[in-house]
Parts: sequence; C-alpha cells; structure tokens
Amino acid sequence: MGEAKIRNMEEFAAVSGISRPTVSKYFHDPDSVRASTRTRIEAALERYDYRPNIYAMNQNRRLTKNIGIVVPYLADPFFGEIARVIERRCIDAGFSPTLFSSHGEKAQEVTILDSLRSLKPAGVLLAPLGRESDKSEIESFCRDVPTVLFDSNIDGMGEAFVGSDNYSFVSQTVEYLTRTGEPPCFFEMRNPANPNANKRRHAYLGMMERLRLEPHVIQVDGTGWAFEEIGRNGALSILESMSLPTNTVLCSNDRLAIGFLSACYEMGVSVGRAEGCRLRVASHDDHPFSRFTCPSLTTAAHDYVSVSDHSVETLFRLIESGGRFEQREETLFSARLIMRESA
Amino acid sequence: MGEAKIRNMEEFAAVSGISRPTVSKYFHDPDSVRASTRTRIEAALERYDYRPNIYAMNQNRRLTKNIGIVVPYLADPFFGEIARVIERRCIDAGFSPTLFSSHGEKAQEVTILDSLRSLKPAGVLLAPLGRESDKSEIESFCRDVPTVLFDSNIDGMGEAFVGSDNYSFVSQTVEYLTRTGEPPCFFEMRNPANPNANKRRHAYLGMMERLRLEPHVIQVDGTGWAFEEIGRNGALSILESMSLPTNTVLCSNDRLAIGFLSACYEMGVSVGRAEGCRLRVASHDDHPFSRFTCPSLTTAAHDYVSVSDHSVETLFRLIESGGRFEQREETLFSARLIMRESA
DNA sequence: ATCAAAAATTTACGCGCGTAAAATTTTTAA
DNA sequence: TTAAAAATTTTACGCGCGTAAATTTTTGAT
Repeated sequence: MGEAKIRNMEEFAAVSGISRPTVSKYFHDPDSVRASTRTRIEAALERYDYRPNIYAMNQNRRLTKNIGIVVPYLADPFFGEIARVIERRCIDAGFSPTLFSSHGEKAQEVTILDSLRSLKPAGVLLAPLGRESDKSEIESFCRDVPTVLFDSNIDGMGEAFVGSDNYSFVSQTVEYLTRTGEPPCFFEMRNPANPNANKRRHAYLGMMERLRLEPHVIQVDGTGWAFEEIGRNGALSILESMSLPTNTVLCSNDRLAIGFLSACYEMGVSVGRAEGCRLRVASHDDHPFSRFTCPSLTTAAHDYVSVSDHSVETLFRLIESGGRFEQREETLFSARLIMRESA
Repeated sequence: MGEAKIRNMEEFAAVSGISRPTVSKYFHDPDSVRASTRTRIEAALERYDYRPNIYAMNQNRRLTKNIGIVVPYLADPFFGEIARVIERRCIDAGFSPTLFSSHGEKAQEVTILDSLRSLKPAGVLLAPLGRESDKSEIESFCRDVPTVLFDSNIDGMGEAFVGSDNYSFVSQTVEYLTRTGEPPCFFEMRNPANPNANKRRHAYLGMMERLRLEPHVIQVDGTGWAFEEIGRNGALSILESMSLPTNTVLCSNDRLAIGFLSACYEMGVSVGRAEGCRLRVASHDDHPFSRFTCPSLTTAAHDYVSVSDHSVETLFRLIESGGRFEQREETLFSARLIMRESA
C-alpha cells in the first residue's frame, strides 16, 4: 500500500510482472488465469491498491456491465424506494447501475437518454414521465439500447413492460369500499402526467358500471409533481363548497390522498371507518408515508418487490437474448389491499 | 437525419469535411472555430444527428465537466429534493452531474467513491452517511478528488463544508416553544447515524441551561433509516406509559415527528397550539411532507436553496482554484422558524 | 501587392482499457 | 520421452476522443 501510486493497468501489470492483457482478464474473471498468475496479481494488489477505470473498461467492452435506471421523479419516495431495490438487485447480479431522475422534466429525460447512449449500457430500466415524454426520442432510444419499461407503459416501446395492474388496484378498493359502506367517488387530477392515472379512472368507471352504481369523478386542477399540494387544495375547495357527492372518496394515488387528508384535518372533517366519522378516504400505491397519515391510509399496495425483481429479471433475460425479444412482453402485478384506519 | 448512422467523431468529421480535432474544438466551444467551419459542422449536424460520447470525452479531458453528487439516502424526500436542486444548478452551469445514493450502507458509499474516481469528476458534492461512514476511505478520496461536503460534516475532510447551523434550528424552536408555553423535552434516536443529531441535542442542552430550565432528553431505540417508524414506535410506548415529562415535545427531525404525530393521532392525543390540546410537537428540517401532517408541523426550515446554491458555488470556486483551498471553509446557514399548527 | 502576426486547422500522439490472433507454456496421451 | 492438444499468455491493434505542436490560412498594416 505504501508504494508509489499506480495510475493504470499498464503500470499495475508491470509491478505484478504479468502482461497487461492477462491482468485485464483477471479483472474480468479471476478464475480465467492460472493459479500462479492469480497469486502474483493478488500479491501485487495487496501492495498497490489499484482498481481498473470502469468507464474506460466500458468504452471497449463488447457488452458492458452497466445498467441505466431512469425514474421520472426521485423526490417522490415511491421512486426512491423502487430505485433502491432495483439498484441492489443489479449490484448483486454483478452489474453497475447508474441512476437518473428526469425530475419531471421532458428535456431532462431526453438529456438522460443521451447520456445513456454514451454509457453504452447492457440494458436500461426506464420509468418514463408518461404523457410528458418525448415519444419519438424514447422510441429511437429503445431501438438502439435494450430497454425494459416499468411503472408507466408507453405502447409498443421497449422490449418489455413491467408494472402494476391498475384494474386490480381499483377493483379491490371499490369492491371493499362498496361492500363496507357507501360506494366511492373518484378523486384525481384533471390532467395527470402518469398514464396509470387514466387507467385507474377507466377501471373505476368500469367497476361502477359493473356494480350498476352511479360513478362520480372529481377532477382537480394543477400540474407538476406537487401532488400533495394539488390534492390538498382540491380537497379544501370541495369541502368548503360541500360538493362531495358521497361520504367515501377514492383517490387516484396516495400522494393526492395525503393532501386530501391534510385538508380534512384542517377543516375538522373526521375521516375513518370508525363509527361517527363523516368521511372515508382510500387510495392506491401504498406510498412509504401512507402508514403515517392521520388516520393511516387504506390503500391498494403495489407489489414493489415483484415489480422490481421482475423488471430486473426481465432485463437480464433481455441482455442474454442479445437485446431483443421475439415479442414485446407485458407483465402486470396485482395490488394487495391494505386496510388501515382511513376507510 | 435519413442518412447512414454516424458512429464516432471521425465519421462525423468526414461527412462534414472538417478534420476531427476541429470538430472536437467545435463541441468544446462552438465559437472557437471559424464561422465558415461552424456553418459546415452545423449543416452536417442537421443531416446526421451525432453527439460525442461524453464518457470518452471525459477520459481524455484534462479537466472534465463531470460533477459527482452523493447523498446518503435517496428514498428520503429531503435528499431527493436537495439532489434535484443541485443537479439543476450543475446543468445550468454547463456541468454533467451524476447522482449516487449510498442507500444508508457503508459499503455502498465506498463503492460509489470508487466509481467516482473512474468518472474523473472535476469535483464532488458529498453528503456522507455520517457516523457510519468509512472515514479513512473518505479521507483518501478527498485527497484525490476536489470535494465539498454538505449536510453532514466530518471534521477536516474535504476542502469545504456547507450545511445548516444546528444551533440556530434548536435555539429558535426552543425559544419559541418556551415563550409560548411549556419548555420542550427533546425526542431523538439513541444512536443517530447523522452527526447533525448530536449537534442538535447539544444545542438543546445548551439552550436549556442558558434559560435555566431543566432539560429532558428522550431517546428511543432503533437503527437504520426508517425514522418515521422509529419515531412512531417510540412515541407509542412513551404515550402508553404516560412518561412524557412535559406537554411539549421537540423532535430532533421531521421524520421522527411524522411518526410521533401518527402515534398521537392513533392514541387519541390531541396535538396543537390551540386551546385544549394535550400536546405540542415541533421539529426541525421542514421536510417536504411536514406541511401535510395532521396537524401541520411547526418546524425550523433548512435554507434548502442557500445550502444547495452555496454548495454548488463553493465547488465551482474550488474547481477554478485547481481543486485546493488555502484553508478549509465551513459555511452554516441559519434556520427559519415555520409556525404551523402542531405547536 | 507584400509580409509578418494572428487565427484556425491539421498532424501526431496519448488516454486507459478490451480483444482477436499469434506465440508460448502446460497438460495429456501414447 | 515426445509429440500433439489444450490452456494460457503475449502481441498488436482498436475504441472514441483530447490536445500539444506543426502547419496552413486569414488578417492587417504597410
């Protein structure tokens, strides 16, 4: 360790008395060199702590060990959490994940795709912005780089999509709410960025029709990713005008519901399934904070682990298949109803 | 656009009729080439959409335009938010930020520092894990790469530290709480990973002494980054045993407070500054969700923008100074008291 | 129109590493 | 013991780009 610094593989090969390409082989797979060679390299490794430059490695490798992970908005703990799980899976499988957040901006998403081309990843896990995404850029990217979409689907793009079955979310919450009380109205943003939101509204309308109940969709204004604020403001104006059509509200997602609950608390509207509560509120996602709302939020949970695992597993399969599938795969995981105090 | 794909700068230089080094100059600074040359390059750029490989660029540049950003736990929206702001500043200044999360794991932090060496960044903004960090690894990294620490300080490491003045957080909350009601007890984790937590406890003890009041520190068990859960469980057992020494609780940070408030709600303990409430709860950080708790959380806010801006600005200055400062800089920003409903 | 100075471009080489093909060493079989 | 086969290592070249030094072109003053 004390010796002069090693700047590159050439120098390291010199001090270990082995040719550079053999050293290169060693770092690619230590078992691919003779035991005696391995010993000498590892002895040198003890004395000089050298590590290959991963970016130079990846510049030349036919198939890199890089994986790109792109999420639409990292300040949302939902994506923070999923990114964490996916990163771990990639590392455990011997890949080097690089995480990017579009921060809700279309231009940023395009910039990220550009960076990813330079990174020459073996594959990419992409959760697109959705409606905001530059479709043609994504399409062209998917042609060049093996890509698995997750969370938000965009028809036909990427070799596979892994996400949650929005119908299973809504059907479970609507069924539960209807069975245990009044049928819910549906609370959402008027122009949701995320395509899942539209699927959920359709699922709600479908469920209500099937149950021969009258649907009520409440749409609040607001753009961007400050969903809690949007939900809160929407709820405040609705509660003030007393225009809620039912005593049960099903929010499109937990972040809206967090805002909704905060408005209820402020307005002194009691929420819960308990006797005497004026309102029941439920939602979808099982956001990391949904268990800490007041009251704790009844919601339909993403199968985080399955979505993460299957996304990663699908990408690995895709990489092994040379980057293309015969046919685009679509896998949807069912939600699990989490009954808490709010409904 | 329709023409054959351009694979590298060589090919692009060929189709634009300019030598490759000149094209390289153009991409480094379009104004550094003759207008006629620029026109020809841009004409070619119209027909073939080529972009240089940033990682190959950075391999050779004397000083890259890369900036590494490392945060301890990205699933915490506080860091998600600060990362978002810092990334934007870097991009606006013409740098390419790459974001890493240690995910609360020491080994991951070390791995990230390794990757960063390969990336050859012009500079790094590092928010270390804190107590968990491998000090010697960080020290050695800081010797090799110009680094500005932020959020969590580690004595003597990096060329500068930018963070918040924990004393100003605690002095404001303690002063406010004491002035408007009973003096607070201090609620925290027994073994906090983050060094700010220790500073806050000391500040609390100091303030109480200065005010000649008896301090009460409540320490709850728990490790890891699930602060809400830890706060909630701690609060539940304290509320059950009725062992709260005061009617006013000052939590070390907002995430603990979020858990605390959820426990209060569940136990039917009314929280707020309003007449008739049994408890007041305040905290520190102004976490993105603290305005949506029930009741909304009175807290001392980080000056997010100043910390982000000054971190970035300090790093830019450090880069321009050749990576070293005469003397280590330490900049602390004051908190701002945010009065909401909880206290 | 002439020529030196300034600006722009090109030549030539290097960065840190991967990898096919050639050369060497080791193992196996007779 | 020896030749052929197998395993390993080395040679030689390439990846996509930056950059100092050499060359060419342009500019400006006479």
